[in-house]
Amino acid sequence: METLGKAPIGRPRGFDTDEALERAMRVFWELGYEGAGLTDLTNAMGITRSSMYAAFGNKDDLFRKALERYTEGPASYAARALLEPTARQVAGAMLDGAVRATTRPGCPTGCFGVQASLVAGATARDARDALITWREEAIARLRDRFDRAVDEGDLPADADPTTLARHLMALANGIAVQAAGGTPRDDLQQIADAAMRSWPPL
Amino acid sequence: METLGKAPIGRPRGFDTDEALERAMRVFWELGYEGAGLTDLTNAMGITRSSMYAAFGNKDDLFRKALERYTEGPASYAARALLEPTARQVAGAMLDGAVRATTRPGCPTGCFGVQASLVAGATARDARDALITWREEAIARLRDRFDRAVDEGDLPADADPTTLARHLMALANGIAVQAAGGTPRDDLQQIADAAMRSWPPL
DNA sequence: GATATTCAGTACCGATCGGTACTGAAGTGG
DNA sequence: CCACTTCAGTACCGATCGGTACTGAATATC
Repeated sequence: METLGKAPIGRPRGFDTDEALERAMRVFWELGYEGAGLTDLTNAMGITRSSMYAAFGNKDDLFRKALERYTEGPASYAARALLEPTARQVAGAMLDGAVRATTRPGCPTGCFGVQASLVAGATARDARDALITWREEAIARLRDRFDRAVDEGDLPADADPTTLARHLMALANGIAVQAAGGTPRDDLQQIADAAMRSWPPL
Repeated sequence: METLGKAPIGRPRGFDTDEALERAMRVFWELGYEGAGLTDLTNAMGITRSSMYAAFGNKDDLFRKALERYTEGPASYAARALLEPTARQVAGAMLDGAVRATTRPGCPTGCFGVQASLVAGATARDARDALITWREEAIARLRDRFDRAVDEGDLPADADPTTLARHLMALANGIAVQAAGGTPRDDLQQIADAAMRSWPPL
């Protein structure tokens, strides 16, 4: 809504919503949807429950906002990778990006989109489904990019863009699982480099 | 203890512990450690809480027994794969096994060892660590097998068994993530087949 | 200065969590 | 048949879950 030239009425927020959301994102990333309680979240965000509800909505709303922030922040390498000039460079950027994003210093290890709700009990079903959609949409975008590479002759005409996309995402997700388990970045980079030595798997 | 020729004293159990453990394994596999409450578990097992505690111990104990059952059941393809005569056949058996085990009809999708506790809040930390150990030990066994393959000349002398093992496990874990998201078996098999077309990634 | 709006804090809610105590049931052995 | 052992069922425990109602605080506007 338009507030140009006018201060908003009412008591101003006493915290930085951007910073609070960053903290919430990291809590979900590290503990998962079910592992993160409201106390974990509000302690990390530095606000009270009622402030959290007023600013972000309920736990599920907050989770989705955190996922969006993750997409635009730590996982933004994926959107950028799609802009690489060749399919091979797209693949390399995806894997190198996965290695870096899953082992950022000062951040949780692994990938929010893989681990924050891979399976779920009844109360976290929506969160899990949101992550499934998030991963499937990433695969679809990769597939579309590889479709274009076939059209442009950058990939052979008989290459299967869906399988190439799924294969690449399997590697990226597998890297994320090992990162979540504590595997060091150098070891993960060896996986990415080995995969690239024989890419594309035709 | 020795009870040959003698009936055990005390009231006999009124349920099949083997069947109950099978049911518990599937609940943890589908819902995860944190997503599975005692009510979910006891309803699926068909017994009361006190029977569950008497027969299996607490939730954490039950989880470990379920993981062991998973290792010897649905995930037993991994131990068998190691017995294949060549490294390439080991790799193929691992990936084919992962595709099958993560999409068994009538069973949850995905892999218990990846998804039942990939990340965790404070109360599930031990369960998550148990799964990290389980996955790392699987990688170590693969690495040892590939070490032997190098020694036997089945893999080139300059091949890196650790990277080959991690790369293969990344693919298997990535397949499990996609299976957990609902990807059909045929699509996953395409990933495995594509990976094998350029295996080993030297 | 009063009113209105929005935010922060606290106490509290009903429900569910993992787990246990106690009582009764079902068996064996003497 | 009684004593002992082990199991099953029920009620209950303290703690924590996600969430809210109410009150006071901090602002802007008139």
